[in-house]
Amino acid sequence: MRAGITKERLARAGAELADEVGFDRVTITEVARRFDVKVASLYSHVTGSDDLRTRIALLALEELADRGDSALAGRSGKDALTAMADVYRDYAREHPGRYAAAQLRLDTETALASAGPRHAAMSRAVLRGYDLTEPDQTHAVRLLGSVFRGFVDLELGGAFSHSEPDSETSWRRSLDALDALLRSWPTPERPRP
Amino acid sequence: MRAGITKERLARAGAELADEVGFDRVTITEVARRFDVKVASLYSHVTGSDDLRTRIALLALEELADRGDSALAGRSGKDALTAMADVYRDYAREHPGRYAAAQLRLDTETALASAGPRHAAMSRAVLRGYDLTEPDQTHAVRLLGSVFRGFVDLELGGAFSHSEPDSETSWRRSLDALDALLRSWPTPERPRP
DNA sequence: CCGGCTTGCCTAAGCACATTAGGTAGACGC
DNA sequence: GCGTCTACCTAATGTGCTTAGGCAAGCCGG
Repeated sequence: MRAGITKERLARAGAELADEVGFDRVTITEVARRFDVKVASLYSHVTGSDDLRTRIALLALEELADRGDSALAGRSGKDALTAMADVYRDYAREHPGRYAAAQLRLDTETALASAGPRHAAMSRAVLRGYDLTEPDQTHAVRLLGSVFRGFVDLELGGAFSHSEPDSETSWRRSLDALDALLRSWPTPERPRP
Repeated sequence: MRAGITKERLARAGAELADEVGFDRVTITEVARRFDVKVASLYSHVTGSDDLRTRIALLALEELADRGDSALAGRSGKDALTAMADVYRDYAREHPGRYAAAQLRLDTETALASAGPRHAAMSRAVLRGYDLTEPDQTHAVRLLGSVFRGFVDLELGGAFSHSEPDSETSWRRSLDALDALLRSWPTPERPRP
């Protein structure tokens, strides 16, 4: 009676566990328990707990990129901006463990083979709705990424939950502000009128 | 021959360890080794490894707030904005482990007794140089915090290190952009001309 | 249908860290 | 100098990670 374990099923189970108890508390032992299998058996499928965590991260990055692709389809400008922003925020709220996993630091090779580059491409797609050329586009990609990442982290960490106004409003207003900023992106030498 | 251990010395040693090996690899066992003391002995000073991690986080939050206070003294407007932003970024680069510790999720009571509120006050001090009233000021505080936090995390995570232009330039340009944004903060109903 | 081979899952064992219970001796108050 | 407190100890337990080596389930060729 073999359990039919695969790397993919391990990653999925790990992702579910992460959402339940937090990514940093994902243990290979608990995953084994959920498959009703001894811990050592998992070592035929993953090389160790680092490998498992990496696979969860890759899974999360893919899921996020897939959601992003759907959300961006047929949208542009501010519509696209908020759609992509909400993809990250909603995913983090639905799947905090996977979202945390998506932030795992990957080595260069793994990162390049991951869905990471798809995320960068998504940002650039959003920015096509604005009038930016290189290198400003890259700066804007990074700023956008920073806001999304930072806001979601802080909100999830409860940083905004102990004071008015509610974080939902701050999120909408921040996106308004970003949209305005991108429409009149300042150049250092000759600021726009 | 007593080692003269105190909670404060433990937190400092833990912080140094965090900077060397990463906050998530801080172990109470290694701290004990560094004091040349048995692990169990530390339990007279901290209640457990969670307690130790929390104390490291509190230490980092204080150090950051202290740096912020100095940096902000006598500055206003964009000068204050960049000074505060650089405090976070420089601290994270000098002390990655402590910076990671500063992001540890604290329970409400601990958070309120920490230097956390000083950070919020610092943001508001920076914003005094701009023409914002509540609730926009709070939205701006959150947006600023999101950018700082997000950019620093991404940069430290290597997200910007595999492509041109260098992240230093993006940082400066992002601060320029934030400054411009704060000077003409958009209101949702009646956007400024 | 059966013997062999692959391999998925097993037992066993070793190591690191966290934590608790209970002992001993150093430092300080009197 | 005597007693007390407490800083530090030894011992033991539990959890998780990892490797080495065994067994048998299930596919494959005959």
